[in-house]
Amino acid sequence: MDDDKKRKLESEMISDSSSWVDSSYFFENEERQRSILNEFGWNLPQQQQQTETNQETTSFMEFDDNQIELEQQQQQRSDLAGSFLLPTENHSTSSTTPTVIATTTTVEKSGDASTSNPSVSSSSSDELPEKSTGSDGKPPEKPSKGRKKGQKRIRQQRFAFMTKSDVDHLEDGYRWRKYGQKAVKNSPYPRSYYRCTNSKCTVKKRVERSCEDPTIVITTYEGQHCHHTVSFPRGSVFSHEGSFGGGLNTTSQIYAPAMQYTVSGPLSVTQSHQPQLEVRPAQMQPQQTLQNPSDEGLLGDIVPPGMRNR
DNA sequence: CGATTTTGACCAGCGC
DNA sequence: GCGCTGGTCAAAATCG
Repeated sequence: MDDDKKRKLESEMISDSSSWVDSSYFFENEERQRSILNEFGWNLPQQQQQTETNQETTSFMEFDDNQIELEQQQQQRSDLAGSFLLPTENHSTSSTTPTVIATTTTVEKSGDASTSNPSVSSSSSDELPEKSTGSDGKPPEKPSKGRKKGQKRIRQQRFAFMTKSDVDHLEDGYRWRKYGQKAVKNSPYPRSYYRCTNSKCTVKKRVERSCEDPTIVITTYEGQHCHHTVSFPRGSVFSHEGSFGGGLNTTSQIYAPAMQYTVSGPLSVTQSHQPQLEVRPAQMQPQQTLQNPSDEGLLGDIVPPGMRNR
């Protein structure tokens, strides 16, 4: 497939959440998913916590944005996309596995790509402190909100979890502050925007319900935390060396009770847009995943090295 | 009283 | 250029 097609496909993937997912992959167990998420700096709660809730399904995506001007980026992206659009053969079975739907990575430039410091500084043109007071001779009656004119929004690496659940907030061990809510086109459900409460952390997340299946909550994370998680009030502490080492827990009331990541089957979100990207089912043998994969191996089978935490 | 949520407005990007 | 949409800001309201 040529680059143009790839670009088009990727842009479709991010413009419509329902089409992000072209095929899905089931981890053999939750442990593996957690391990992988930890490599990204994201944690999931331990499963033992949950007791008697409805079945909840968690899927996982990471995707790229449409900053594709640099050859290098294109290369990386096609790699990534190919890595995560996987065959879906073993869907039907597992009843305890989270799902990886798809992932890619995002590199964007802000006005000038050269300034984009991948993880932290790039975090936001949209969060740059400059309140651009009257940037362009704008009427001062309202101090111009938001970003500086001409400055492109920078999106970082993003992950999307699709969780079948009654509650909206996936407990990920971090504290979030809601900073916005918007109605979403073609969906009766609003999308909420959260930002990590750590002032030095620029991670954001969006939470919305699938319009196709209201029981599915789509949580999209953007960026990576630069700090540890906070402690669970209930005393459960999940720790993970690696990534950022944080324990996993929650504090804010915005969180629902601990979630259980059990999967009943493939989500029905994967329908249109069959991927034509190169598919690399490669090492995705479920059986292997049970075998205490090494750190390298964890993401090795689905996550290209460039995407990992360091 | 500080932290968080709500909510309307602003801004940028994109398609037509 | 215009309108639509997503994303963000920030003041006000609410919560603990």
